[in-house]
Formats: sequence, structure tokens, C-alpha cells
Amino acid sequence: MALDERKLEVLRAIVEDYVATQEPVGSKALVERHNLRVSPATVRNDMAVLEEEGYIRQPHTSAGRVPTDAGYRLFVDKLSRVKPLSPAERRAIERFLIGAIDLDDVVHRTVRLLAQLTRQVAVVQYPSLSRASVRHFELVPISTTRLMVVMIAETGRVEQRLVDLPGPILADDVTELRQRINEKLVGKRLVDTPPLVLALVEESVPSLRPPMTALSTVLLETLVERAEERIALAGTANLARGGLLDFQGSLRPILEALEEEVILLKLFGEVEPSMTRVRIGDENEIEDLRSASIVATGYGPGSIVVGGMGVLGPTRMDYPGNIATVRAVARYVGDLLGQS
Amino acid sequence: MALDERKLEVLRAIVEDYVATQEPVGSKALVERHNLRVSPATVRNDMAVLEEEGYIRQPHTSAGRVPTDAGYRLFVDKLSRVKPLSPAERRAIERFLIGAIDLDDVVHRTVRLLAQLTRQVAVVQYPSLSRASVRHFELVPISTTRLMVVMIAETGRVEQRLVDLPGPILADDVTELRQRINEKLVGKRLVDTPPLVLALVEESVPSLRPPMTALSTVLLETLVERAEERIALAGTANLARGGLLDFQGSLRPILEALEEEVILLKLFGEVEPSMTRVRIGDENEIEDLRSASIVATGYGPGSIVVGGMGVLGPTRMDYPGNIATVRAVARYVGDLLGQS
DNA sequence: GACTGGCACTCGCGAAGTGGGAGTGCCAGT
DNA sequence: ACTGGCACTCCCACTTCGCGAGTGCCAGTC
Repeated sequence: MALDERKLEVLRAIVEDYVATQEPVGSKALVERHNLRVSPATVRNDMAVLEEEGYIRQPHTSAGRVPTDAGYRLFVDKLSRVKPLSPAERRAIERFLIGAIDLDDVVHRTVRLLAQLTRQVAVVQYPSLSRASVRHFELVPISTTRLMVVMIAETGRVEQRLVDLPGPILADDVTELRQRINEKLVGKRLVDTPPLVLALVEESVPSLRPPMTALSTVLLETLVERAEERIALAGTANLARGGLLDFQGSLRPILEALEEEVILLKLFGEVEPSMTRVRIGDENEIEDLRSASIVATGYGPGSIVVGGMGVLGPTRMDYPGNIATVRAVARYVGDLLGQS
Repeated sequence: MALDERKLEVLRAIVEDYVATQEPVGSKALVERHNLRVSPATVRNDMAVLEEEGYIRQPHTSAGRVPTDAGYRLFVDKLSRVKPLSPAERRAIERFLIGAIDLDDVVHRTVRLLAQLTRQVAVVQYPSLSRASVRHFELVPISTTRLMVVMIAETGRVEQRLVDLPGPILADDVTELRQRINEKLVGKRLVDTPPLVLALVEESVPSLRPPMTALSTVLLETLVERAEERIALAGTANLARGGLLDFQGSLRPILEALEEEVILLKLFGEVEPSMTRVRIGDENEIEDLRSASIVATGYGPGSIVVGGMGVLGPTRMDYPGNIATVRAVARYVGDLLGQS
């Protein structure tokens, strides 16, 4: 059975009311609050169809209707216009992010901003190392047999590792190594560097080969393979807002999932360019998050994606609002990264 | 009225039972479970006294007794022996921390370990910059008018900042600056460096004075004054264990407090050397944490304290166990920092 | 055929009522 | 100083019950 225009309108009204009031919505209340030009009885018939199709359900036999995950999905896909941000929100974004002093600060401010604007849990992935390109490598002698290698990414992120050398090394040789590495790697995306690093070892003069080998091992292992992705989190207190009605009683599984960086990276890190992805309840692969929804998007300078960010909340969340906010913040942060 | 030996024994029994069962404990159950050699009636009299003195209270007229914050305090101060760790726990600590690859990793593992062992929320402060001493400064030319200054602390922590120079600078001059800075500052505690930094500017030859001034500004501002302290958190899901009986119904205020780094630093950062501090419920200055207790201690190589760590949980927590665990982990991590 | 008004029905929810039982305070006795 | 006994308190879990929101269905209307 096809859903005609009015039935969709009814679904939209149900979602909006339910999100606003958090209470099952009945036919009478619907016609009153939205000016559907029909009677409650008609709406009831429509609701019966919507229920049959699986978009809404009754918590109890004689209660109003509540959207199902499928209902939210239809709502998000077809029925909602992305809300434009209010000027106040735009100003908030600017005010909040202006004056950030370094990358850490940007990420921190961003995640708090998102949590505050959406009143949900916010997650921001640090600009991914593997997708970023290299601005500079620095080698710092710590002792005669120990170097610290510092990598500075275009996004401003800095990583460092200690390298134990097989033997003592001269200052001039360090300079030489530094120069060669930078020549070869600067401007490249980290994900593309492994063959180049190997080439560096191959091309080394014999005297520099042992230290270069040690260096390459560390570079490959820690910067590329185990390109440690970092995550910032804020707004967990928002989970405890809905009086435990959301999340079927216990926050525990949600909090547990939020502590697993691997899970967060999966949810917020796997983003395609300029796409905002919405995962609703059951669509989620993670068992513990079946009662939650996620709005995630990528961000980065221009059309490059260097990381993901988004929010997590109950399935009954304000999707249009949150989508708009997440997108706006992502765009703003992307621009910010582009400038520096 | 003085509390004789047996009354204290009764209090101890009440605390232990209540912590274990989370239910008000009555006179009959007490004599059964602990072999007090007296009758329930006698215990009742003792309990009446303990109640009068404010160490225990009745949730309802005809229920058992529950310790008050004052009761826990007395228990912690006088009645509990620090539990020795089980061999399994000792092994867990070692297994968990061995193989940490850098400071970030150590802190991460530590905080998760603490959360797991105590089943509470764990907090670990990164080794404080201001209390740590400098191992090395590195200056990295990014462009002709831009330097990146990297500071490596003895504890392994690395901080970096960008510095815009007033004019172009030669490579040799950078080397010169690097050498002078390291000569003057290496080995000093960061908190002691401000006068030395100023002296560096004074002693500079005229040609190096402008860049050195720019550098000193950044050093003073960002590394010393705004010595950004970092915090790692884990185990928030443990808050949701006690079925909402702890924390009088809402996790929200607790979660909110945990998101404020300032608060956490106050709670876990202000630690005296080799002291374990216990804050119980009301003793807490933070309004939102009046229903929580905190066990915090300092850690660092030898007797130096470079940061704090600890756990936060409901007032009815296993104090002896948690104190022992926090201390053991702190000592272990301190030793670890001493080695590197 | 689409919509409407009317009506009987369902059933969750909160209020009110109830009995059992754990725990107490007190007192007289040893 | 401690104990056994006893009357008392009052929380809690359980049941009952009436209300009312909301429904499904049907006959009637445009």
C-alpha cells in the first residue's frame, strides 16, 4: 500500500510531537496541534496503515503512537528539511571557536560546542594522521644513541616517538638524515609514505643505513600502521537528561560503548566526504547502541576529509536540528583548519 | 560519651555489611554475620548511641542502620586496615602496564586499569608540566619567520608551540638559540624557569634579541603560566552500576562535574607527597559531588610528585580496597616513570 | 470512495487500601 | 552490664479499582 501525501504528513507530525513531548501522541492531539484539515477518525485510519507498514507502533493497546526506527528513518530521509541555524547559534559557533590557540584547543572547544548546541553527547575525532599530509619531520638528538622524531602534520597535529639507534651518531649525520627524510616525505599523505620510507633505506649511503633502518621501523610501525587515532568526547551528562526514559532504563551500556575508542572511531571516523550519515537505533551494528542514534559527518579543509565528528543521543532526538548543527560546526572547523 | 571498643566494632561491622549488600543493616543480621559475642538487644543499644553521635542513621523509622558520612570517616581513619592486594591484582597491574610505548599510552592504560580494579570512575592527571623538569628544548624552523618550539620533559611529556618571529632568521641563528636555551634550562623544573627565561633575553647579543624575545613570550605564556594540565578519565559506566540507588537518583550532576577538567584537577591534582587523601560525601566542596567519595594520591618517580590519580565513586565504596589499589597503581606508575 | 461522528471497548496508570515482616525501643530480669 | 521478651512502627510489595485517553469499527454523509 502506497503512503499518500497525508499519511506522510501524519507521520511527520507524530515524529515532531513525540520528539517534543516524549509522550505517545494520539489522533485528537494531532489534529489540534497541526492543522491537518481532517478529523481525528481519518487520522486514526492513516495511523492504522502507518502501523501496519511498521513506521509507528503503540506502546500499549490504548495509548497513542510512537515512531519506530523505520519511522524515524523515513522522516529523516523524506520528511525533514534541514533547519537553518539561528543567528544566535551561528554567533555561538564563532565565539566559541575563535581564539583557539592550537589543535588540541580547537578539538576541545569543538566537542564542547557541539555538546552544548545539540544537548547530546558529542564526539570529535582528531584530524586523522593517516589522511593528513606531512608538513615537516624533525629529528632531535636526546643522547648519542637516541633520537626523538617529531612529525608535524598539515593539520597542525604533532606526533613524536623515541628511537633507539644501533650505535652512536654524529650531529652532522643527524642533519643529513633529517634533510633526506624531509626531502622525500614532506607534502605526502601519511598513508602514502610506506614505500617512500622503504626507498629511503634503500638509497642510504652505507654509513647511514643502520640509523635509517631504525628510524624507518619506527616510522612505519608507529606513525603509519598504528596511526593512533584520537577522540574527544563531551556532554555525557546529557544522556542523563531524559529521566531514563530513553535508553530503556540503563545508561550503562551506552557509557561503556562510549569508552571504547575503537567503537567511536568506527562510528564517527568512517565518513565519506561531504556526507552526513545518520544511524538510527537498530541500524547500529553495536549491540549496546541499539537504543541510540548517531549523526556523524566528516570535516577538513575544503573538500578533504581529515576526520569525523558528530553527536549521539536517544532515537527520539531532533534530527533536523542536530544534522544542521553538526554540519555547520564541521564546516566551520574545516575552514579553520584550512587557514592555518 | 566515649565510644568503647565494642561500639566501634559495631560501626565497623555496619560499614562493611552495608558496603557489601547496599541494604540497611539490622541488629540481628549483625550479630549473625560477625561474631560479636553479645545479643542483638545489646547491639541495638550500641547503635542508638552511634546514631546519637551521628555516625549512623535510619533511612526510615523501622529499617536498619546506614553509615553517615561521619561514620565512613571514622571507619576510614580508625577502623580499617589497608587491605593487601591479592596476587592476582598485582599481576594484573604488571601485565596491564608492561609494554606501554609512550607516556600517552602509560596514562591511558593506568586509568583503565584503575577503573577496572576498583570498579569506580578512575582519574589520572598527566604528569604535570610545571612540576616536571626539562630534558630538552628543540627549535624547528617551519618557515623563515616561524619556529616550532618543542619541549621534552623528564617525564616523557612533550609540548609544542608555534612562534611567529618578527623577522627572517638564519639557520645558524636557530642553532645558536637552541644551544643557549638548552644550556640555561635543561634540568630545571619548569616552575623555576621564568627568571631564567628573562635572563636569556637580557644576555642575548643584539642580533638575536628580537627572536629571543618572541620565543620567551611564548615560553612564559604557554608553557609556564598556562601550563595546561591534562586529565584522563575512565570507567564512567561504573557509575551506572548501583542501580541508581547511589547518587540519589541522577547521574547527571556527577557526569557534569566529571566533564569539568578544572574540577578534576582540583580533586586529583592537589595532592601532597606520599599522602592518600580520602574525601567523603559532604566533605566535598563541589556541590555536585556531595553524594560521592574520592580517593586520590600523588605519583611520580621516587618521592617526587608529578601528578595525581585516584578514583571516584559512591560514598558506600570499599575504602580499604580502593585505597590499597590506588596506592599500588600509583607506586607502580611512579617507578615506571623513574626508569625511562 | 473518501471522510466523519458516534460509540463501545481496551487497558495503562495512579490512588487507595491491605497484610506481612523486619526492625526498633524499652523494660524487667539476671 | 547484658539479655529476652514484647508491643509498636512503618516500609514495601501487592491488589484493587475507577478514570480517561485512545482506539477500532461502522453507519452515515458529501
